[in-house]
Amino acid sequence: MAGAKQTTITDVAAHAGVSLATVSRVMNGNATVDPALAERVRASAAQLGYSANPLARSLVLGRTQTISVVVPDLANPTFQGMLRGLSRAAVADGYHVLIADSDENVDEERLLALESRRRSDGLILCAPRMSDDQLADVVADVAPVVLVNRTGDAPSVAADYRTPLRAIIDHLYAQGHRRFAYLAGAARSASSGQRLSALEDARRELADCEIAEIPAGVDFASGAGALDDVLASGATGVLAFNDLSAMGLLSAATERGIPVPGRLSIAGFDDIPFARYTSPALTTAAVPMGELGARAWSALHDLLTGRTPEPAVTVSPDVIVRGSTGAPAA
Amino acid sequence: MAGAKQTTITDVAAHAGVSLATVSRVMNGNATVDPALAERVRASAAQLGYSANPLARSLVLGRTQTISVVVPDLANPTFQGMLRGLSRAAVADGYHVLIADSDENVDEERLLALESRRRSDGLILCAPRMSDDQLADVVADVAPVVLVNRTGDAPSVAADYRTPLRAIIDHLYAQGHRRFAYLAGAARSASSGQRLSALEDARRELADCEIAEIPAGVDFASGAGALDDVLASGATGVLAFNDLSAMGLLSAATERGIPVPGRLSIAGFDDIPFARYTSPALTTAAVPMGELGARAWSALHDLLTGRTPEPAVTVSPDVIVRGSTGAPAA
DNA sequence: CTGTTAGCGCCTTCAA
DNA sequence: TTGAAGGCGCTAACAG
Repeated sequence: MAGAKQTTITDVAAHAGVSLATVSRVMNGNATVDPALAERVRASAAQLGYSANPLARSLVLGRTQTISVVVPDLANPTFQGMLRGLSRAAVADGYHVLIADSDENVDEERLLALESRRRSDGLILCAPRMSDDQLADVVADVAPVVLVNRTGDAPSVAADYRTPLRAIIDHLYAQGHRRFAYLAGAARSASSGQRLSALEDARRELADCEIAEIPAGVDFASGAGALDDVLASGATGVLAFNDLSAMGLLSAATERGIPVPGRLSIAGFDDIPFARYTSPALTTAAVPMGELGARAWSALHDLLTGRTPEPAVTVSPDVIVRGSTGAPAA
Repeated sequence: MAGAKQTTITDVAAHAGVSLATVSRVMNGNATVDPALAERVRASAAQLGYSANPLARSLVLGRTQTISVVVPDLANPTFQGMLRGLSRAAVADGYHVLIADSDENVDEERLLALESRRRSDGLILCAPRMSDDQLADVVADVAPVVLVNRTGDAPSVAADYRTPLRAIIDHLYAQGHRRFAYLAGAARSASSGQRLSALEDARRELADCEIAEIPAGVDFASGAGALDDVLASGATGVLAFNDLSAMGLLSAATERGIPVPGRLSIAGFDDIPFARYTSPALTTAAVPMGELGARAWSALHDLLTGRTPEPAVTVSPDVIVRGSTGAPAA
């Protein structure tokens, strides 16, 4: 069957003994067709296994029922849940999804955005790496467009890193912790700024607490390497930049015979799959990436259907309390 | 600029003072155009920022320069690297990629395959969940098509789970191990069958060794729960179904004070990101998913360009030796 | 209610 | 070497 030519609307019209227009009307649910005729057309269509050529429809209708998503790296776990949430939401609304992986390359990113936009009705730019100026240009050229985890001259959907970090602090505070250490990660990222801002707030609002910032990295080794500084700071509650860093610290503490959470409560960030398996299991916060993707689609869908989306929606991570945090030793 | 109508070939023709046909010829690199004229056309096109409407081209040329990929779950790490490898390879050849997530749903899978195929030139079906009969039908309808991690009436690309498991056995054997335990996982999967086949081979070819099969699951807890059985079997080398299971066993062993790799060498499978951070770090095997994806594209590309791809290519995982395996205690 | 006609934007014979 | 004309398959006025 591979080489069988697709049946066209002309075939159906001939088979049913009507004009192309009538077939078109029936296929598009136009009510102004004699029921009997309509039934005959449907029967012919079914018999011939006909369904309209989407390309031809796209050309005449000026819409493709397809959207494009540009991501910096398809293998980055951050984008995967997002893509799934996005894809499923879009499919539920009858849209198809074109993806493009920019390989973290700024030029490629711009090109892919422009090019894939022409094959679709709208674009979702995921954490674009390009400069603000470039972004402004591209956004103007590819509208309608929605930005994910970046702001610009278009509706945006972003994860909120501030609220959950603050929630973790509050959780520890409620358990009696007063001295905290924050293992700082990538300093220049936007999410890092949000975390620092949460720290500021906490310092202001929780007057009797103290939060030390300890420069560390984003991986296991840097978490482990921060143990001495953490202990020296006198902190009982530790907020790591991410789970890997938290696990490094946890591992180093365990090796040193330091009870967790007895002497040190440790919280991570991300909820990577292994977080539940450390001993004790890691308290952390998880960005609901699927929801982020679904929201991005929702915003684009609004744009596509003439509605006005929220200009900037924010998705808040859930704090997942596990065994690595608890009351400090009396 | 958002609402600016795209410039068409007619605009360029008018601007350059030539016919549509000439513009078309120039844009497609047809050499039979007067160089001076061609230059004028190119200048006009550049000035107007023209590039041909891909939809219109698709309609008349009968090809979209797009392929579709159907996966059961976009958030499954197994498919992510594959998708990236695939996407990058396809983009390098000037193709676009349409994705569809079937949500592990068989009916959806069939529908998505059929529907997305009509918007593209070929299809990659990734680990389809449908029955052999259904698959045969679908494959016939959507050709050209390439199968990933499944065989059928189309070229296929699959990971080889047999060779690497055997390689791990050989690695342990070379270190002096003679008694092995295999923590069996999902019994019904194809990859499980390949693993068992590797065990058979090893039993036959390594006459002085013994391999016990211990039923376990695919997660951390089942690995941990298998410790007693492993010890009872007298094995010194353990082959876990996957990394999670291996980590569970490793964790339980450590808690029990059983030296790894001194008393027990443990190897996992998959090389999940955390595998390098256990203590000791986990020996494991990693399927190069990116390569798998690139190979799948290559096969489809062959089909698309009239070449004949290898009917069944196999990609072999690399064994990564870390600290969790070593010589057995003398 | 139904058929005829004119495009959507592009490529490609066919003449000139 | 160039232009005019006819589709690709479909939808949407416009008549009848």
